[in-house]
Formats: sequence, structure tokens, C-alpha cells
Amino acid sequence: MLEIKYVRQNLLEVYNCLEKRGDTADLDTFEKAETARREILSEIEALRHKRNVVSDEIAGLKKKGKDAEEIVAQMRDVSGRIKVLEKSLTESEEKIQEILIRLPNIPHPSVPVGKDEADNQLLRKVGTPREFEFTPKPHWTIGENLNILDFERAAKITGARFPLYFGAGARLERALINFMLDLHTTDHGYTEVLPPFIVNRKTMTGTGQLPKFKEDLFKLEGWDYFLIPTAEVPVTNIYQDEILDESQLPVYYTAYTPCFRSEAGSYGKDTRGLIRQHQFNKVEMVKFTTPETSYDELDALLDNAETILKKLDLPYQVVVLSTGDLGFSAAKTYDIEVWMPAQGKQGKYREISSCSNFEGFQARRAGIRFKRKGKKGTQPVHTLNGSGLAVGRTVAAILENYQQADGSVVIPDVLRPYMGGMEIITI
RNA sequence: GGAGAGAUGACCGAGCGGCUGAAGGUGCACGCCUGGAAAGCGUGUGUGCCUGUAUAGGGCACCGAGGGUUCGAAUCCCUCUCUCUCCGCCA
Repeated sequence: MLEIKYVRQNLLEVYNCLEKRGDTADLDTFEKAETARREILSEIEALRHKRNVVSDEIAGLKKKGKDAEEIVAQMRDVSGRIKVLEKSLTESEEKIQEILIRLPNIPHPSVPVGKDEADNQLLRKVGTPREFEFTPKPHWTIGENLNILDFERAAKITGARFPLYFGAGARLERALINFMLDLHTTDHGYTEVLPPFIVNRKTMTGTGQLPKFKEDLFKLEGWDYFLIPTAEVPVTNIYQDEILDESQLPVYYTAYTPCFRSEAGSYGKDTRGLIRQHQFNKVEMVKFTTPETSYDELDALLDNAETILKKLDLPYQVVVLSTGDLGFSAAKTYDIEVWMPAQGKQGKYREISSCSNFEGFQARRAGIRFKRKGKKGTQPVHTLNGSGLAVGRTVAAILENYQQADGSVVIPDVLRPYMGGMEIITI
């Protein structure tokens, strides 16, 4: 959420940012309601001040045993008037809130202006895609041939877009989770967290999934609870409505969770394989930092995610999302795209991690603030997060990049200890 | 599922219609003391909003959330949420 005062005082800038994102909002209504709100508030506060003063007088009179009926009657009117004004104040506030809660974050000045993902800026390519002496197969074919993936039975159990792993496939998924968590906790300084996978409405609103994107979420029937679409949601909200001390920052958390996404509106896209599932595993990194350090922390977080791919020896590229492709809550986002040799006609880079700085946007929504030593007041922390990495897509990338002509798949060196020494997956 | 208890400031904890933004303590900051530290002593220390050029001043709100009673509510009433204890059930 943007600060109400900021929006009021920078209406034009907010409008420009919306345009860059290809988004709109009713800023006219906002402005009118905000003006009304402040007028009503002044009047209410003046009346309440009067009530406070006179109430003291009444207390004084009663103490002396004098009659106060006349001013008591007066105050009855004042209180009535306050009640009426409070109602219209609430109306104005609701109008404002409705607009404010749906306003996206202001992109960082370094974010390239663009319409969509075609305008994302390529930052670097790392690793060289392997030359195949045969036509590489897509991961779903490899997985099904090796009997480690079974999408048909998954569809029978639940429906389309659910995974079912067997044997070495299930173990590979688990090995990746453990490998990633171990790396982040041991080498990168993160604390491991195992959060709830179901959260309430307030938490979903805190990180920005609600109210605007409710159609992307799975909601529990009969409960005001939702399945998490990413660990970002429960982990960022750990400090919801708390005031941290500056000395506690930065905080680094990493968490493995399954992620649940309705993928509404993506019918017909990536219908096969592990790329787009309603349920997938992910290891996430989350940071809470001071405003001064958040962009350095973003670079470090991106590097932590890239390290996984380097260790797995998977080729990838890093792009900066353009204003048109930037997520609702983010001020700046880097996507890491892994090389998938069997996607499309000649292979494709596919998103496997998204690393963002939300600045104070989520912190304001979720009430996560910090206090500086010797300084009055508080300010929102900066929150960041990034996938490190999406596990299902990593399995897909390994199957495609490490496949051999006979249909077997070589296990990357770093994962072998996690696979009980297994070096190759064969039938 | 049944019975009961509770939710107050960064934290602990008193208050139970006006004198309470809130006693006391802890923590923190500054000062005194000390060779230095600890202890001790003293002073200070909530958040948000409105107004304002102002980190000056003035005002309003906030004691789990929402509603009600009252001239006036942390204090009384109602609803909800959460926490804890006991019983039952259960991975």
C-alpha cells in the first residue's frame, strides 16, 4: 500500500506510474473522498474536544453536588452530531481504502518502462546450453518413460495440473528441497522457517494477494482461510503488526512450502508437464531490511538464487522486469530463467525464480515497522523475497538438460549425496 | 465437542464509569557514582492521525476486534476473534 499522504501529495506521479504499468485507478474519487475526509475529521475533532472539556466540567459540578442537567442536555446534542459525522467519515474512509488497497507499488526509477514481458531487459546469460547429438525430449516424456512422473493418475486423483512423482522422481524433488535449504542456511545466512500453508484474509492482504487477485487463490470452504500461493505470504507476515528494533535488521528467512495457485486465466498455457501446476513445491527466501540497504540486499538475494543454478550447472539468464510486467506489490523484480532445451521448437528460457524488492509497500499493509535508536517514531521496513528455487521447474530443467539418448537422466553432482549416491536415473 | 479463565504500552503487570495515555516493574537512552564494569541513585522513554513552513505548538484517537449504553467507557452490556486450563476425541 502507498501512504495516503504520499498519494494525496503526489497524485500526478501516482497517475504516471499507473500508466507505465498499464493499470488504472479512480484517483478523482480518491482525491474528493480524501478532501471530504479531512474536512469531516476536523469538525469531529473540534466537537470531541468540546465534549471532553465539558465532560470535565460536568464531573466537577457533580462532585460539588450541583445540578448539571442543562449542559448535559447540550452535550446530548453534541454527541448526536458527532455520531452523524462519524458515519460519513467512515463512508469516506471506506471509499479511500478501496482505492488505496488496489493501487500498485511505484516502480523503482531503474525499472525499464515497457508494455509487457517483451520489454524486459536482459541482464546476463550464464552457462552454455548443451549441444544435443539427438533431439531432446520434453521432461514429461522423459519422466513418464522413466516411471517417475504420472500426470494421468494425478488427474484421476485430483484433476489437471497436479503432480504425482514416484521413486527417483519423488526423491529428486526431496533432494532439491534439502539441497536448497542446506545451502541457504549454511552458506547464505538464512534461518529456516516452516510456516502454516493456510493463512487468513489479513495475511493475504498484507503481502498484496488480496483483495485484487482473489481469483488466483484457493479458498477453503466454510473458512475465511486460503491456501498459500507462495511462502512469501506466511513468512513476510511473521512480523505483521510488530515494531522491530533497528538492531534486529536485516532478518533472513528461508522456507520450503508447497504452493497452491488456481492459475485462472491460463487455460491452454503450459498444459503439459511440471511448468504450470496448481500445486508445486518451492524454497523461498525472505528478507526484512532497512530502506538504505534493500537494493544491495536484493542483489545479494538474486546472487543466492543464482548460486543454486550454478551449482546444478544449469544454464540461465537474468532479466529485469519492465514496468508492464512488474507484479502488483513489487518496486523492482529480477527474473531468473532457466534453459529448457525441449520447450518450444529450439528450447526456451523459462522463469524459475523471481526476486523482488517491495520496499515499504507490503510493510505498510502488514504493519511491519522498525524503530531507530534515538529517533522518534517508526518507519516501515523494506521486505524482499525471491524463489530459491521453484522445485518442480528445477526437476523439469534437470530432466531436460541432463537427459541422455537412451532416455536416462544423469543426476547433477551436488545432488548425489542427497540421492543416496545415485548417479543416474534409468528405467 | 463439553466446562472454565483471560486478552492493557518494546516486554511484564495494576486499574474495573469522570482525578488514567494509563500506577509499578523490566528493557532502553542520558547523567551521577567507578580505575573500568556491575550494583546503586537521578532524569527521560508509546503509536497513529488532523492542523502547522516546522524533529515548535495545538487537537483527536487508540487498553484483542466490532457494535451498544452514557453528558462521559480500559472500566458496564452484546457479538466475534485469539490464547490458556481441565475433560473427551485424535495424527
